[in-house]
Amino acid sequence: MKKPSSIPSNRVRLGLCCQFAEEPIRFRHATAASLERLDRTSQLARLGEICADNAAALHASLEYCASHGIGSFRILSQVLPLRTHPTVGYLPDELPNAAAVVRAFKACGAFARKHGIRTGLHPDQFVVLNSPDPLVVRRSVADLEAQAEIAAWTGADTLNVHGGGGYGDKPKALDALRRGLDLLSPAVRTRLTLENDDRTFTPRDLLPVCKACATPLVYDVHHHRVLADGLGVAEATQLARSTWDREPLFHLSSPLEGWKGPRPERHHDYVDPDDFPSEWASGGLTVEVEAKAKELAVLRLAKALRGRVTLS
DNA sequence: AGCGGTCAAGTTGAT
DNA sequence: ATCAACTTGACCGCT
Repeated sequence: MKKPSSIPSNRVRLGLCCQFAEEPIRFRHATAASLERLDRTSQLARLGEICADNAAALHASLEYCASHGIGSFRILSQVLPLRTHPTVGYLPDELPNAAAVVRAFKACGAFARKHGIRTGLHPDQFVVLNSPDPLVVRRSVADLEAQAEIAAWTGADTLNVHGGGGYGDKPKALDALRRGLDLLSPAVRTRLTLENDDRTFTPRDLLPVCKACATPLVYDVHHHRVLADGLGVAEATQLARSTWDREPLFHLSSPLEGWKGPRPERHHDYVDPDDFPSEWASGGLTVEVEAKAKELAVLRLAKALRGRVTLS
């Protein structure tokens, strides 16, 4: 397997998140309510079609990245829709076209490997490993295990989650997070990363957990600028880098209405090149671009950084 | 064919 | 107390 770290170490690999603004590549979904009106056989037939279409859309996404110099793609966490839903959830093997679906996802992995495109997943906000509710933790673990299966097919090397809730006592909540990490299988554990958020857990909060549990920190500089912790960007960058045994993955976005606006945590359509930390210019990084204009934002940022930063 | 309400799930903080 | 925000529009029933 071609490791992400095999690109020259001074390069920045920009990443696209999940979907496209203009390029006509679309991922499909289904609602549980509409599926529940069907018998099980029909449910699985419909889900199987959507999964196959999504595998094709993922391949198209990777082709787009390869042909536009985008070095990384975040796979939609719902690429197998409703996979762990309590009533309409399913195992891939239950799909009537299971073999074709798995084959198609593995082909995505082969394509990504061949073209040196790094992939990852970002399970959604409902994955909370430190919840005081054991049922929430159990569902979170199940979700991560399902995501790890997709990661294994596609070669994705990150399953990135936030620290979870603070519950009014952050040290206690961080202890709960450590215990949550212990519940995960090796398939999840080897890919799991923790990301600082803009509400509760800063890099300074998470770094001790990352160190103690050998879990990389996905440093989101936008969140850090919204929720500061006394660490500078240079310092946080250095500390986050030290948690990685492979090419680090960081997140970048710009505020919708400026840093002085009422809600600086909201994402702009594009990234202001001035928000790209100078400390990142030396490269050896994957930088996922979280911007509503999607591929247009990645391409615009790449253009703006040309000359200042070596891009993959 | 087009419109608009709704969509599995958790947590936080602004209104 | 409600609701938007978070990686984000897409689905689906109705007319």
